[in-house]
Amino acid sequence: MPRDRQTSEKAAGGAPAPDTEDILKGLNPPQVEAVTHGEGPLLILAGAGSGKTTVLTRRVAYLISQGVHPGSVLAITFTNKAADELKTRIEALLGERAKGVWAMTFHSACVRILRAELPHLGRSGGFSIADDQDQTKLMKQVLRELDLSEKQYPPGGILHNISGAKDNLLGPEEYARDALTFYQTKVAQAYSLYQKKLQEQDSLDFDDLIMETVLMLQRHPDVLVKYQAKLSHVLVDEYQDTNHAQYELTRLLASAPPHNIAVVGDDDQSIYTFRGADIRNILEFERDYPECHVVKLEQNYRSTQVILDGAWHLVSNNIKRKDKRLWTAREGGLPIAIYAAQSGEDEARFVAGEVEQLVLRGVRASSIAILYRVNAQSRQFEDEFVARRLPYSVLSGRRFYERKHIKDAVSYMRLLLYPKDLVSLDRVLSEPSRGLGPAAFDKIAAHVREAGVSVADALAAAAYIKGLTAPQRKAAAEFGGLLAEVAAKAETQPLHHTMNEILERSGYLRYLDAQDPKDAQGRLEDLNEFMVSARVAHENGESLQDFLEKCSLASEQDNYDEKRESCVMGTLHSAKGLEFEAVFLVGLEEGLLPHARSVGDNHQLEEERRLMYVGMTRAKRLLCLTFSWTRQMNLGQSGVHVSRFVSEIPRELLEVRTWEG
DNA sequence: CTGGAGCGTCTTTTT
DNA sequence: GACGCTCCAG
Repeated sequence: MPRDRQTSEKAAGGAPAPDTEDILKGLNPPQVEAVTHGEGPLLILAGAGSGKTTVLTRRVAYLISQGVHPGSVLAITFTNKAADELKTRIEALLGERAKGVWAMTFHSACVRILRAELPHLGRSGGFSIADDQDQTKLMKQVLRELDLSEKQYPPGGILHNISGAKDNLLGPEEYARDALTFYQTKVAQAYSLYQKKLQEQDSLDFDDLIMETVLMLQRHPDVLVKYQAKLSHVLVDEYQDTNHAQYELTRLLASAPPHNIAVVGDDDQSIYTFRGADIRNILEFERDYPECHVVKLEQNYRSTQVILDGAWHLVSNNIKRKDKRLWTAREGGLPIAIYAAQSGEDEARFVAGEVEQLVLRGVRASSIAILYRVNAQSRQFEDEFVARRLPYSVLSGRRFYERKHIKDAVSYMRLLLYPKDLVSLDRVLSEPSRGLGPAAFDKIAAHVREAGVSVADALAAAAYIKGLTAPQRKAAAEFGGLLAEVAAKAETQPLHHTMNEILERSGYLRYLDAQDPKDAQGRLEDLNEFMVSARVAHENGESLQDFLEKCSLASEQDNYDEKRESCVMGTLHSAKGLEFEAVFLVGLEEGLLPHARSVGDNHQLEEERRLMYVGMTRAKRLLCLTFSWTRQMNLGQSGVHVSRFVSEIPRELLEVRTWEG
């Protein structure tokens, strides 16, 4: 979207009630049409860089200026960062009057609804959220109990199937009923036991958050009516990436006439079918709502014509797409650069050198991005950047929370809030070692499940748990006492004090400190950073629950801060919705992009192509493609081929670069 | 039964 | 190159 518009919004501050003219300032005719559309369903087909965030922002502002209550607007985005940006920009337009808009992700919205409504339905609203590591841990337990080998039934594969079932709103019974193959019947068994285990510890996984919300709305018409009335205007960003459950959720909320649902999407940017995203949702919106109004945004405000042409030629090779072509008023542009490297290291050297040059020429480092297919590719670029002392930041908020010591710290905190969180107990019971190993854990866990008591209570009553030795009983009681004591203080004490106290008194900090110094230093630094974020959360008035929720639902982009002057590295998926002056698309090789696991299946191959399309269209002015003739794979060097996608871009748009750049 | 040392094993993409 | 898992001593 045009820069001047963004800045004028940001500069507006807490403007008083703006009139329609302000809200429509600088918009082109189709954008105005989308923003001012009245009651009823609206489909906005918005190409890359066509200003869809601006349209979404202005539409929310427009609705509120027309008298819609801010608390009645639900604007669903894909990432927390996008939600924050939406909120900030709406506030810039409307000031105080924007307070109360529901701008959040599907998952956050569902957590909010579930926490508010489950208690009225006789269920717990204090559930914990299981992330993928927790899920894997649980699934391994399930497989052990069902006597299925992990070799034959990889936990990840089973979980993928279960996730797919939940995305389609199929519970364990429905899945079992539909199971045809032998494998599926095994998955069905695992699914059923897995759900039982989740329930036992009062936990929901990511997919449950959506599915449970939908089921609740389906089963309790009174709740549905309440939310239909409350959230009278629903807007969905990145609609092409919604799965069936998410589709059903928005459909339910908007099922009362006049169906005030506005969705924004682009079928060419659908890159999440592996997660159940169904491109048909956007292609069939018109069928679901025959009366819907359709607006197409085809003017691109981001990239040069050369970049758009290259991207269009590429994506045109997809058969399953709506025909359309972006255009821009900015003609021409520099050719798309392409560099053939000798090796992965050479590729990293070249890119780092180019980045240095660009920065010298005045391009802000934070507006330069290196995008790749798989996370593992970041390493060689990181190494090169470190060697050259170039600042960079990796788009992977999740990675931070996935580090073992951070997960441990989170688990300690979770034990203070979620009384039955056995997965967390499992993590921390022997970190540091206190004489309680896996066998002791099993006994304690069994007691929690059978007696229905909390973890802290079970530990405190360790004397009654069969099979524990005297020293173990003592250690368990001590640990239980500590948990209970800190949990009680946590209610009044600042978050970061609680964190420090539990990590200190449990011996975790000392335990980390005693590790190999070269590991310990980084880990303690991470923990320090984590405690700072707890302090910030406390200062923002967040509760322990808010904080832990944020940790669970944090996403890749959340730690991307444009103000930090560092070059951005991230996967193509994580670059969704972002834009940069210069983009380096690296590792364009057969096997990487398209990924080896996608070749052979036309649908997956088309998705890989869209992924490349998304990457290319992130670039405003400079786009550079690189690949290497050899690459260090698992073991040993291997020769590779240039990605087929490169040859789908017309030669005349490309400029070949050699070693010296 | 716990806890440390060493060995194979993977690495698509994510809320 | 990080991690989980197995094996073995205490």
